[in-house]
Amino acid sequence: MTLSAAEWLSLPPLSQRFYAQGAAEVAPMLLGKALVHVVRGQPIVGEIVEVEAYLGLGDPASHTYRGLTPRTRPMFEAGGICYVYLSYGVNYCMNVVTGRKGDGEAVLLRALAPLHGIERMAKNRGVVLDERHATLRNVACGPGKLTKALGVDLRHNGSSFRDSPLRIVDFRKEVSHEVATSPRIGITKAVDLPLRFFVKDSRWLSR
DNA sequence: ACAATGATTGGCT
DNA sequence: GCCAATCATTGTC
Repeated sequence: MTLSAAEWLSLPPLSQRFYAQGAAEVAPMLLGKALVHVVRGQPIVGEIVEVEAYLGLGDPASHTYRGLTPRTRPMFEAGGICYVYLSYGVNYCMNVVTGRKGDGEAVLLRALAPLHGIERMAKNRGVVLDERHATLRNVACGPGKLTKALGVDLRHNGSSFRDSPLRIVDFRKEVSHEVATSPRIGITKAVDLPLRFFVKDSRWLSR
């Protein structure tokens, strides 16, 4: 499936209602959707293939487990906005906030399949594309990599996914992939909950 | 005020 | 496979 820049820009954002559901419901439904970042009028686009749900109070792995802090304020807002944080002092990770105001739930975006603006993504990441595009696999296959590929950072913290420059759109007529689940990656608490969701057999996963 | 921690990545063995 | 980088946030004293 290949769309022009104008076509990517014309797709409507997902509804507020979609984002108002719980993170564990929204997470698998984000698979197969497209994340679009418009930079200087040009869309950079990737298909979401791997996510993790982080719940509110009751999920010790979630940033919101200990309640509202300055950093986690966006996660406690109503769903449909972006929560960005600095990971290990090195990488930015982006989340889709879900639920109602006060819930404190979000979905971490972990991997994208590059769809449009591929050269821009590779340049942002410092990846040299070979003719066969074999190195393309490495462009957005991790939470820190995908933010760098799309040019997302703290400026986007708290911004809406329902209008430019960041949005999530549906671009498929019908869902054709299978969803698989596993425990979440890189956490030390609540390690057994199956809250990682990914497109089965995708070549674009973080692992 | 201070020390520990971490939803990761890239480089090197 | 192992490990250093790097720093904002958070908990503790």
